[in-house]
Amino acid sequence: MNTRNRILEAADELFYRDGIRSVSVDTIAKKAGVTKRTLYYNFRSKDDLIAAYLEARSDPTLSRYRRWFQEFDGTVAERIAGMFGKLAVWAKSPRWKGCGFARAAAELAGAPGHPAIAVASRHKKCFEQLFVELLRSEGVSKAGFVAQQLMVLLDGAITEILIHHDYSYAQVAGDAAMTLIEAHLKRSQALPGRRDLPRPGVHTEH
Amino acid sequence: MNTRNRILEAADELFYRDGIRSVSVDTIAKKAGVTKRTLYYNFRSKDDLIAAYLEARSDPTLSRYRRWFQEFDGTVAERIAGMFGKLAVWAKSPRWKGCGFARAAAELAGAPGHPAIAVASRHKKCFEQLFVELLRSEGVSKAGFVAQQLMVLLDGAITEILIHHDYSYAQVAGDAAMTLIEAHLKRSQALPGRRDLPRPGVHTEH
DNA sequence: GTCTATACACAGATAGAC
DNA sequence: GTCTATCTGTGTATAGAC
Repeated sequence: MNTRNRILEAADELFYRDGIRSVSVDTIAKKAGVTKRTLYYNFRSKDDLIAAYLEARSDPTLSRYRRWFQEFDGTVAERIAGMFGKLAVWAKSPRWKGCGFARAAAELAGAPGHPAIAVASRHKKCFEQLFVELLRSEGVSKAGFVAQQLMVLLDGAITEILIHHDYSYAQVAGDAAMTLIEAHLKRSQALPGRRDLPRPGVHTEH
Repeated sequence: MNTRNRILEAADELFYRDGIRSVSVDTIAKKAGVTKRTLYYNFRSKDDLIAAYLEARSDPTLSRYRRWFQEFDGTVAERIAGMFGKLAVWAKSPRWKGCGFARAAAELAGAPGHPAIAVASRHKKCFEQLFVELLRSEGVSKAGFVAQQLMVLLDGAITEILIHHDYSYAQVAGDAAMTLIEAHLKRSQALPGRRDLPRPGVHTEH
């Protein structure tokens, strides 16, 4: 494995475990088995390394959740609820420390223009798009709207688990996901002609 | 105002704005108009000050949400949806930087025994208990369960808004809250007294 | 590209006077 | 209780050799 990836691997382990501001570049360089000068040859700055750390984390995270979804049979509601059940198990690992993207955004809230925040935002939007596709494949109306709700449930559950170390929040969130998806299935069946109407008031501001 | 409170006020402003690890005790002391030595006379350590900062933040936060709830009429579902609508407005302030408790827990995920995490957990449990009481007062079944779901929605919405700067997540979370509460309403109690009011707060001016 | 060595600022925390 | 002055470790980042 090349030097840059060794550094990234060390950064991933330490940034995720201890938080991005708690970890020094010295520590990362030491763990990667290189000197600080080599680290700064491969990355312009620590901020640059932080953004690269999140960037490298995005695809594996999405793949994991996609795999969890595929491990279940049934309706899309049941399979997404299953995803939340998998999260509950996953979170019990002693290495689990919440969502690296949300935690980075929380730490960097005082640095609005930080490149890592843009990476985190992009990752979450990709995740939301995954939900959109899953929902559309079963004809859920207003898939974009419901996908936003699922993202809220997912990140909310992760936050509560991180604060309380109470894994039941994943289950109640999964239950909520199921209720919400089924509610929109009923609505689309009850009002078949209105499924494509835009919703005023929930329009995004990007 | 006494010295301790002046320090706490400065800490609140800086910790919330920039994050607890980004702010030095020097900066806080300077803002409070005292020397570092005085700060260390009033607080044993920076960790101690962080815990005190969150402790002082808890009651005002709960009061604010309680006040938002009371500003609305209608069913408990509608009033809680109204709370989420208020959050959307509140979050648009340039000083808003998400939930101080969740952000502190995110920053301190690498320091499991930190006293501030216990404070954050206690605060969130108080908040959840507030939801329990509101739900029970209108005969929602499984109030504890639904209150957990509402906490997930609240902290999830805050997380998404912080990451994307997209305030619509408060609205979709409020909508989800309403759907979930109504799904758990005891129909024997809910149907006779149920009014068909418009939903305040979820269609605010955007 | 990777090394040794170091610049320079700032972190948390303390000593001791008054 | 609040001050001035300071200790000690560590932070990000860079210079220049090979």
